[in-house]
Amino acid sequence: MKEIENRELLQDYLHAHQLASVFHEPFLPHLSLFQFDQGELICAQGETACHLYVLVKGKVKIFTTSPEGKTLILSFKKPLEVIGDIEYVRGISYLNSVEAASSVQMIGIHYRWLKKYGTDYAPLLQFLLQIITHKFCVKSNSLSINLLYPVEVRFARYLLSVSVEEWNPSNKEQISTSNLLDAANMIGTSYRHLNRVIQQFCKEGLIERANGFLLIKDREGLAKMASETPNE
Amino acid sequence: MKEIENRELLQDYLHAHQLASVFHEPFLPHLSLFQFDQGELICAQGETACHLYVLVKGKVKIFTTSPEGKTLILSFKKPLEVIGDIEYVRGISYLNSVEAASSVQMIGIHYRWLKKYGTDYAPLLQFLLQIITHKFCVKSNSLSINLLYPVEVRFARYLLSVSVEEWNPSNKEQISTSNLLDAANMIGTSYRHLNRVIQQFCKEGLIERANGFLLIKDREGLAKMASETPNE
DNA sequence: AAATCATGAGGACATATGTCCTTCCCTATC
DNA sequence: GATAGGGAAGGACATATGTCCTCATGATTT
Repeated sequence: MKEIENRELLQDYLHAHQLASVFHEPFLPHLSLFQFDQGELICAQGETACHLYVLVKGKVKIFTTSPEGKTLILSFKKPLEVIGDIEYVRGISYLNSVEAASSVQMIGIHYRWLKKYGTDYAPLLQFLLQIITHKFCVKSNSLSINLLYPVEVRFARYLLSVSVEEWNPSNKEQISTSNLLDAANMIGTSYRHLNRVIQQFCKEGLIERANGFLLIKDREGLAKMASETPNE
Repeated sequence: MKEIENRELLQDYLHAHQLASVFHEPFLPHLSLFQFDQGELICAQGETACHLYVLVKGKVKIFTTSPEGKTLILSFKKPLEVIGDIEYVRGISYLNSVEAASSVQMIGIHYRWLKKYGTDYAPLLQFLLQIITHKFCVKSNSLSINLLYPVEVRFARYLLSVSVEEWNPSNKEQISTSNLLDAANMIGTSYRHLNRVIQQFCKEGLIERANGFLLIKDREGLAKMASETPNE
């Protein structure tokens, strides 16, 4: 982590994400812009939380580790996203670990200033409510899907979501298999089983596997599997 | 549902739960106290949400229904709990259905008054933040546990939680089996499989099954299974 | 009392998923 | 070019879980 001393860039980010009204004048002197390298740990589960971070550039991976050491990836997040919001409101230590999945820039502010200038400042509170309720909806949805549907369906959803995200002119519809372990942890299954499902998808002509990449062949087929009942 | 026209009782509830500062003066004329009978539907998934409810007495069951008609019970809630908070903040229709699991009393207020008198009222916003972040933590925990642990562990946790709740002098440690289907839906498994796990627990001497009730024999054993790795 | 019905428990089998280990291919190093 | 090392893919087997159906039991009706 290093701090980027560039107030203009910081201001640009604030405006780009309509945060100017959320972080009003008293906050400004206490906002910092941080840079994290890919793979760097941004915060660790269980650690005392003291900064609220706003992700403004790059991608982060959010994961939790069970007492036995199993890793469960909860999500990948892109801007605009906030880290440490729940922890701030509840005054608890970090619930999950966050790692930079690419080079990442975040705006950070110490809880002490949030408390001092933000406790009664409605725009900030409203902003937090929006962010947190959104997180809640995503998580709620994720819980229901994981309990109601088999790995097959969950993986179809995963493929659709990452293929849109990774979409760019050079590698249309390609997904690197180097992330398969991540994918498995994300949908709460084992690497082995994920491979089985991939094999099955290949047989059904939904995807193709080629030297380190997955290629989506039948987006509609995946969408159908993802949204409909497993049996039809 | 019927309205209870008793301002004093309403005030009592507000004070009992330290809500007097949350629902300040402009709200008061628009607060109503409602009563729901056991089994009555309080709100239905997908329905347009227009009231915020505060559960002040009784127990409610929160559940979701998948497009295929499968039911997943998300939780049972007791006071103090709020229904329709997320929906209010996001302006969306009800995410889940809520049913009265006992005779229930709730304070209700129409969104229009919340908007009119609450959008900039920090105590209300802070209250919502507290409630919602708490919900988030519970759900987050629940998601992790469901993805990381088998039914065995989840059911042990379920038993411990309901046995504490239902604890009362007459039926110590007894759990009616009439709720087994609910229990199965709650931990995201089938009734059949739950029965298998119950059988296994009986063999291991953790619980006993007798004419319509489950009896907890070895609370420590359950606690151990619930909190430790499945293999030790 | 016989017949019927509702409900809870459990058997049989299929499928989903986890664990461990082997195989294969690529690459770095000598 | 030979060899060792590492990672990815897949085989074999065990376990977890779902679905469908049967059976027993007690309540309700005739």
